[in-house]
Amino acid sequence: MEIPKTYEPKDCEGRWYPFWEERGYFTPEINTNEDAPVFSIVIPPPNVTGYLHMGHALNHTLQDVLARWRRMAGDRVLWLPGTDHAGIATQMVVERQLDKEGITRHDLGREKFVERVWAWKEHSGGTIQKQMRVLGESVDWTRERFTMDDGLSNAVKEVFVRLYDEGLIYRGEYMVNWSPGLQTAISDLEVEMKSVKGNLWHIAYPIGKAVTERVEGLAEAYAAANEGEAKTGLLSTEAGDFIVVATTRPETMLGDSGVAFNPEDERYNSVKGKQAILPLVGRALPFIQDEVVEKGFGTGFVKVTPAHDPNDFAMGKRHGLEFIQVIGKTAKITDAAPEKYRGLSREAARKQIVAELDALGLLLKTEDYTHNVGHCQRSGTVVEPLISTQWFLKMTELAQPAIAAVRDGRTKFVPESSAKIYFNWLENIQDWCISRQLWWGHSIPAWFTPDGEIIVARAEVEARARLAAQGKDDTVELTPDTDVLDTWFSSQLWPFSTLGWPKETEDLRQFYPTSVLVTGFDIIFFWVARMMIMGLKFMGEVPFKTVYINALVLDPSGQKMSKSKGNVIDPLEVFDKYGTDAARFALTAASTAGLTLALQESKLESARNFANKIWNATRFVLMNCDDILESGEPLEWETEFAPPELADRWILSRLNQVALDANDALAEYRFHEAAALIYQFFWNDFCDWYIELSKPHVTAKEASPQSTAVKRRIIFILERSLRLLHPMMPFITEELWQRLPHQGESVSLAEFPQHNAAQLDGRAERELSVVIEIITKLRNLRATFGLSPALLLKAQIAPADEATREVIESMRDHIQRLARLESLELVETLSAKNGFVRAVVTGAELAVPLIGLIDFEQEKARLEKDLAKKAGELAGLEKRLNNADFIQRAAPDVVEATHAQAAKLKNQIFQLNVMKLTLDL
RNA sequence: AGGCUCGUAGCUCAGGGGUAGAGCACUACAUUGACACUGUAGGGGUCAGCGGUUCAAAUCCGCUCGAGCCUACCA
Repeated sequence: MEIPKTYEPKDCEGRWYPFWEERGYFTPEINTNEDAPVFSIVIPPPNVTGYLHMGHALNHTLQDVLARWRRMAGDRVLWLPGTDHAGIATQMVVERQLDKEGITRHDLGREKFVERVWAWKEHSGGTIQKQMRVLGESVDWTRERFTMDDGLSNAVKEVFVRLYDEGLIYRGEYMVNWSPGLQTAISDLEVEMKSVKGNLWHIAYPIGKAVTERVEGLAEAYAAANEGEAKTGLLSTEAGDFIVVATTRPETMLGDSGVAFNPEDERYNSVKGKQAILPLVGRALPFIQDEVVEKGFGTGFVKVTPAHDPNDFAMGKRHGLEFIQVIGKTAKITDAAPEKYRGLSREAARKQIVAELDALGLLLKTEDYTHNVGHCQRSGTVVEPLISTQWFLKMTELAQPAIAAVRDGRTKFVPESSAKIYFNWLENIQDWCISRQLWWGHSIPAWFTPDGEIIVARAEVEARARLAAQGKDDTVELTPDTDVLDTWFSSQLWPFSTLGWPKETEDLRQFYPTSVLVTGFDIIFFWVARMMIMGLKFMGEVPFKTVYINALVLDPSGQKMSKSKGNVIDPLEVFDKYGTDAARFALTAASTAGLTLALQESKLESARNFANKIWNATRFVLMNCDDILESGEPLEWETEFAPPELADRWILSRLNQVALDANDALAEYRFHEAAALIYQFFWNDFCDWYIELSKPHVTAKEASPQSTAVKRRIIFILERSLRLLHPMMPFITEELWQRLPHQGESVSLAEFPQHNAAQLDGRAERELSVVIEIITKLRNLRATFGLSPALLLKAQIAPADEATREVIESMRDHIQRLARLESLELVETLSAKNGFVRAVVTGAELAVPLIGLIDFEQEKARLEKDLAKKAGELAGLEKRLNNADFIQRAAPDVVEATHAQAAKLKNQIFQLNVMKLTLDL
């Protein structure tokens, strides 16, 4: 059988996904064993507007590795796919479309607009699903969900109503983060703090009487009063008394309704009971005292704007100040401000106010000041804190069980340290503003009566029933609430809403709680914590037993990928260039415990080379084993490896060790370790040694019972290797596995190799390592002296004991061939003749007659170097052994091992010295 | 301002109480019958610095310096 010399991913990647999907391999029902353990994962639903980025590629690859591994290991596996309706993001996509058509959503009206979004979703929303198939993801498409589908919408209503009935959801007027760009309230998590260079303006407010014309000399007086250590915000001048406040947002002064200072700030006792007069407006402001104000910052006086600052809002509540909203929802000055400012933007008002204060002599100082300003994550506009009527979810009480569940280990974070992020947030949690003034999303299940009473219910019918139950008129007109819910309100139900909740479905019974959640650290607050809360609240059980936090993918230079930096790598281009399997393997192999993962070309190249190695190792077998392939019968080790030779016992032992270690590594989410183990086994053990040792028989022109046996064994090991590789590299392994003798219809369903203790063979591993060491040493000598590979050498070996002699004897042909020897003589002691180059390996000494072939000075130098290295090691060991404390306190086995190591080194040093002497003979 | 994480070979990173590993890069040699996306051999690190615990520290603890990330209502 002939196959191409180089692996071409495109030739086979396309064909296998439909094969798997059509045969239903990815549904849990493919596993008919009723006693099979269940393994379930719900995918973090990508935004329906989304396309696959590198973060997904990593996140999805790891989930697929787990799903395929557990499926092959015999579990009933469900990996449930789906997408999120992504309220704001999706609404914006469709609004941009409308914008191109020259209309706005308001032109369409709400109903038509929502229809339009659905239409968009149907036609353009499936990008990510297609890309998931390219990646080979073994998700169960028959159970795909969307956060706005009927089932999930019911779950949302159910949860809302129950939480409301329990008093955990409330509606009220509070200060929220208002996005003027999106025209909606947003949650704290959607606010992005950015460092902005601005100014801190120091402004004088007169006490008692208004300022109507320019006051001279205030700035100088302020500067003079604050020379050196002394600081004060109280100025007494001929023009009267002034206090000084500092602000980064002078435009908000239009809404000031008080001035605050710390109760312990004795500098300002004199102003108690007086009033400041707000410049430009003329409003009288009471002085209040509040702990929040720091004595040491600025002047110690703070202007209080209860309607436009969260702190001031709280102070306003505490002290009964007036709430004057001077900035509106479009970020323009409202009618509550003096007429001349009305309609100005925040920015224009700021400019004008600063200028006017300056003209009045009240602007005392302008400092450069860098501070953090909240920006709307989606629209980028500066968030305006506004008082608005919104729906909120009380979090503190709900958070407690979620904290407890991780503390007591019902849910485990991997890596463990990421739980700190989780605790930190939950322990300082604030109520969550869940309403949004958008059109795309889950409607809030609430209705208003003509009297303005709110009825929360699953449907209008129920709302009327609730009215009737309260003995009220249930025939009144009911107006539905027009707000929608924050997207995360539905996402937080994902682990159970997707399985059918609130119905008690079979899926829910079988797959909840899920086995593991694989996600990024950036949504621990947004999503993970909230799912924990809701899972515990409504299912009474954690939603997942493990949370695996995958790394953040960085660009090759270690920078965070971002559109603005232009360093975003498109995973599809990577799959295209290196092959999907190679990209998947590279990502898996790079998934260490670290928080970040820099995706470098060299890793991808290395993985591509690995795919090619797999291809060619199989190619070698296919090219030489037609006779065996024709029969097509599957191979079992019990029959094939009886009796095994040393190389067979060795490779079986290695295979089993790798199976053991790889299963352990995957069970503990040490992906890189599993990948490295399998890589090394396949390349180093199988290709470099086992195939090389088998070659003479495999390539023998004449078939013989022995060559048949060797070929069958090599095919067996190869077939098991492909199974080990399959979870990480599904396409190439399926392609090749199908060409080998096998049982079953797909490697996807073949058993993942488990270790068999009977095949772990430490003796075989030790014995073959002696052979490997001898061959390597002989090659080393050849390289050191620059001897051509064409030159066949004669060698003597003096084994240290009988057992080693037998091993070497049994492997004599292999050693001769792989070390390119003309003859190999096994002796008791090496000939102490001039012209022999000698070397030591574990368990044997070697000598090669090289007279006339090499420079003996060079050989001496080589021996000196070897001696020096070994002497250094010995010195270290002896220092330890001469230390009485070490002998007394160190573990006995460590002491013993140290003695043994020292003895071995002494012996080797002795031998090396003999060698040096022989050179001089 | 607090918190977290990380400083190990030229690069990217594993490891982790008993004097160090991988991939890539590098050097030499080989070569077209599995594979140049190859083979063979090799060079390269006082594990950031300083102190402490210990018989023993790259590994545990503290401090310093450097890098990154997260949280936060300093006007």
